[in-house]
Amino acid sequence: MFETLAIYLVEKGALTQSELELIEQVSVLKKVRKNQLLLEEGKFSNFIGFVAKGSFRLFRTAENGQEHIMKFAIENWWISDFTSFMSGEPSNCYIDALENSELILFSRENWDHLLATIPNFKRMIDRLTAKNFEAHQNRIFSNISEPAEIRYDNFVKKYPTLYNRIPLYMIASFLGIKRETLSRIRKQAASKRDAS
Amino acid sequence: MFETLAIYLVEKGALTQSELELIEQVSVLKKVRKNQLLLEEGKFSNFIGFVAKGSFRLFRTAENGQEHIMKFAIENWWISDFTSFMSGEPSNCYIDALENSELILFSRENWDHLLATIPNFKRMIDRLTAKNFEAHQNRIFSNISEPAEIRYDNFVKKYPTLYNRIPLYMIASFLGIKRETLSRIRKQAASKRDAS
DNA sequence: CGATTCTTTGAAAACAGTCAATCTGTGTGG
DNA sequence: CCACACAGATTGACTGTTTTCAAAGAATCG
Repeated sequence: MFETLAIYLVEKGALTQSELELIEQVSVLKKVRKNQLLLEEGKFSNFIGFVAKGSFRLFRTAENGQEHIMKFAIENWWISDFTSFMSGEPSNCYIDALENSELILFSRENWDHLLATIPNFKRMIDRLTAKNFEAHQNRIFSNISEPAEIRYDNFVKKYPTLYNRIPLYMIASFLGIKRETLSRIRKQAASKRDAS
Repeated sequence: MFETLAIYLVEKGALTQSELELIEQVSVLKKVRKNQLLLEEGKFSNFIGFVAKGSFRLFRTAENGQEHIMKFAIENWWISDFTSFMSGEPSNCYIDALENSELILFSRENWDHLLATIPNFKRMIDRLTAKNFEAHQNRIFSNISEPAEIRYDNFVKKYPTLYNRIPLYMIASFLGIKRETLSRIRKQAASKRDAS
C-alpha cells in the first residue's frame, strides 16, 4: 500500500530509496469504508493524507444545511483541510470517503520534519502548492466568468477520470449548480451533439 | 515612501532596524499614474509589489474580451500575479492602477534572497500565504454557495475601505455579476432597510 | 426481487443578463 | 463661472437561465 506513494515520490520528486524509507517510517496506513468521515467541522485537521486507493470529497455546509463540495481526491492526490492544517484552527470542513479507500497519513510534526530534512520532498511539495494556487485562481475565474454549461464541459475535460467515478449530483455541487440544472445542461449538450 | 512598508514590516513581522535596511536596499520605488498598466497578458510577472499609496486591480480577460477582476489591492497590500511569479510562465493577467499610486517593488531574485536571509520576513510571508489560501477557499465557497446579494453584503462587510474607493461596476466584476444586476440588488436592499 | 440511491422531467417562480436610454456627479476648457 | 464632456450608476422592458418542488424513471446493491 505504501508502494503507491513510493512510486509517486520517485516519479514526481526523484526521491532516493533511503528517503522513501524515512517517509515510510513516519507514515500511518489507514483503510476507510465508503461514507466514513475523515474530518468533521469543529475538529482539528492535523493530518495530510495521500490517497493510495479510492476517492474522497471535501465539503462545507452552508447555514441552510446544504453541502457544497470544495474538492475531490482520488488515487495519487493529497487530501486535507490545508487551511485548518496550516492555521491550527478548527476546521469548517468535512472530508468523507466516496468509496472504500486506503490512505497514507502524516501528522503535522512528521510532515514538517520531512519537509525540513528532505530537500527534494520540500521542492516537490512547493511545486504542488504552486500548482494548487494556480488551480484555485482558475476556478475562481471560471466561477465569475463562465456560464454553467462551459464550467461543466471544462470539468469533464480536466478531470475525465473523476467524471467517470463520481455521481453527477456531486459534480453539480462542485460547480455550484443544482443537480436538476446539470441534468438539463447535459440533455441540451447531447441534443446539440446529435444535431451536428 | 519606504516608511509605509517599514511600519508594516515592524508591525506584522517584528523586523529589526538592520533587517529593514536590508530590505530597503533591494527595493525599487515606483510611481504609477491612474490607468497605467503594471503587468499585461503574455508578459512575465517577475516582481512583487507592496502598495504604499493608491489602489490596483488584477484582472483577466475572457475570450469575448470581457474583463473579470480577480483581486484588488490598496495601501499595505501586496500585489503581483503570484501564479506567473512562481511558475515563471507568462502571465494571463493584467494589473493596472485605479488611482495615482506608489509602489515598492522586489525582483524575484531579491525576494527569494530576503526570504532566505531574514527568518522573520519568511515567517511573515508564510503567514500571509496561509491567509491568502484561506481567502481563496472562502471565495470559492462563496461563489458556489451564496446568491449574489449575500456575496455583495459580505464584500461590503469584509472590505469596507475598498467599497468606498472602487467603482461599483468593478465590484460587480469581482463578484461575477453584471453592473445592472448589482444596481438592482442595491436598490432592493435599500428598500428592505427602509421597510424595517 | 425490493430498497436505496441517483438521475431525469415538467411546470411555475425567482433570478440574472441584454440592450438602450436616462440620470448623476465630476472635472476641464472656454 | 458656466457649459459640456465623460465616467459611472440606474432604470425599463425583454429574454434567457437557474431554482424550486413534486413526481417519475433508471441504476445499483444486497
